Order: sequence, then C-alpha cells, then structure tokens
Amino acid sequence: MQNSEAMALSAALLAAAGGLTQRIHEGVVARGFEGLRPAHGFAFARLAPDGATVTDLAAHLGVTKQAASQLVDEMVRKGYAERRPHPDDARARLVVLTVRGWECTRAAEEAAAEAVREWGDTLGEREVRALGEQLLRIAPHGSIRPAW
Amino acid sequence: MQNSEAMALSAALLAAAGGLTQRIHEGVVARGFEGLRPAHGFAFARLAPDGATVTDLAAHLGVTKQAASQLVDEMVRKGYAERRPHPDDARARLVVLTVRGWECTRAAEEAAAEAVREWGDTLGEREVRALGEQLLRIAPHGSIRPAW
DNA sequence: CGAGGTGGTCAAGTAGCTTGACTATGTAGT
DNA sequence: ACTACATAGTCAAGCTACTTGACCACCTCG
Repeated sequence: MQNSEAMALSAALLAAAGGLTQRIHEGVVARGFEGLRPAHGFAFARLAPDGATVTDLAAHLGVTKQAASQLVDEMVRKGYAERRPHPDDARARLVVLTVRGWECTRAAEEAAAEAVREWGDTLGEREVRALGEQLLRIAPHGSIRPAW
Repeated sequence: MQNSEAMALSAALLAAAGGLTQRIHEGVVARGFEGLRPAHGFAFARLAPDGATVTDLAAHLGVTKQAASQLVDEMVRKGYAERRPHPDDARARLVVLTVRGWECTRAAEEAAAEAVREWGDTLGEREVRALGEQLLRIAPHGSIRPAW
C-alpha cells in the first residue's frame, strides 16, 4: 500500500470521526440540551457508570485536574452533574450525573444510534458491525479523548 | 442495533481517529519537524496540491480568515510555507509550501503509512482496504477538519 | 465610473487550557 | 504515635488559539 493511499485512508477516518461528532452534537442540541461542547461528552462517558473524582476524570481526559475541575464546574452550573462528598476519602469529592445529566447521556446515545443507523442504510448492518469490530482492534486502549 | 452498541462503535471510531492523529504527529516530530500541531496537518493537506488563498484555507478549515492567516503566519515563520503574490488577483496572496513544507508533508505520509501498515498486520491488508472504502462512504463530503 | 462585494490585515476581547502555589486529608516508616 | 511524604482539590495568574469588529485595497458589474 502506498503512502498516498494511507493518507487517503487517514483522511477518511478523521472525516468520519469528525462527522459523527458533529452529528451527535447536533442531535444532543436538537433534544434540548444546550451549552455543551463535544468535549463534555467524554466527561459524561467517564461519569456515567458510578461517578468519578476530579483527578480521575482529569487523567482520563488527558488534561490537568484544574481543567477537569473547571469542566465539572460548568456541568454543575448547567445542572448536568453535582459534587458529593466521597464515601471513603474526606479529601475527595465524587462527581455524579444528575437526572438531567442522565437524560443528556441518553440523548447522545440516541443521536449516535441515529447516525449509525444511516450507516447501516448505506453499508448494510452486517458491514457496520464488522466496521465496529475492526475499529476496536486498531484503536489504542485506554485513550478516551482524541486530543487534537 | 441498540443505542449502547452505537455508542461503543462511536467510541471506537473516535479512539481510532485520535490514536491515528497522535501516531502521525509523533512520526512527524520524530522525523525532525517541530513546532507543528495536528491542526497544521489539515492546512498542509489543503496547500499541498497548488497552494491556496487564506480565505480558501479558512473555509476548508472551518475557521475565520483571521485565524487561518495566523496559522499561515506561523507556518511561514517556521519555514514551511510562503506567501506569494496571486497571479490573477492583486488583492489575494497565494500561500504555497516551501521545500521544507513538502518534506514535512512526506514525513506525515510516511508516518500515516507506518500506522496503516500495523493495522494491516492486525486485520489483514484486504480488510484494511475494505475499511478505507467503508469509511469513505460514511464520511461527510467536503469536511476537512474534525472540528471538535 | 461608481456601488457593492471580496481578500487580507490590524486590533481587541474571550474561552479553555496551562503552570505554580497552597490547604486539607490520607498513608507509610520508624 | 509522630513525623514525613503523597494525594485530592482549589485559587490565582498567564498563555494560546481562537473570536468579533473595523478597516483598506482591489476586483466586478450596472
């Protein structure tokens, strides 16, 4: 495979990722959740299961804890998350999603599903599944956010 | 397909795109081209064929022309591009890559090819080709940079 | 040739990060 | 049990890559 082909493949991957991100963002806005940027999505993903500390969130987002704290401030101010005392550590605070935060998470999932469904119309559902598996195998482990 | 699966697929796509971007960036740095951020790559891609005006570049990057001009300033200062008078329009200036700019473009291609070759080791070259075609079909047309 | 559109720059402001310094709390060593 | 160090979080200040607004030079079309 030639270098130019690799570049074309790379461009396609980045364009697909960018397009998907935009689709999800638009879908979230359309469902009434405003004041959020795509970057918040990665925070939601980390907070969704059981909450997380600011430091933990910072590590998974690849930013300083000050930046993560600022992001949490914003999410709290807009009603998507809240800070609760940490059960096991008096220094730490557990950041958890509010009801509205969970609703927003579902909205993002719906928007993603909508985009993926359209891919199914184009490629066929079988191919989309295969695509997902292949992407999983080439994606680096542990990285949450794209960071460019 | 359930919403949670769509979300997993989305995460895989974004992770793959982020990983690739980082790989290319590291490869470019390793080949001796410093002071560049991934965002510059999209500018290189637009300038490579025949050069472009600042306004044109801005449109394709999805930023204001002031921001694009600033990006060009930086590339000029670091020796990757230069502004030449536009042959057909005395208002405009044609931004073209320097020799070093072309070398850097080749370095990025090599780095991308290296990453794609590893995908070939994992998935098989046939699958990688199919992946590229599928991504092309689901990627929105005309968008250059991810913009999140 | 005059009116409006377009290419580019200068200037000022903003958002989202950074580094640095600090307090409070947890943890390990002797 | 006390000391020493590590860790969670915040406050403050600074930086950088953008933005909006204003402006000039030059095209284009009536």
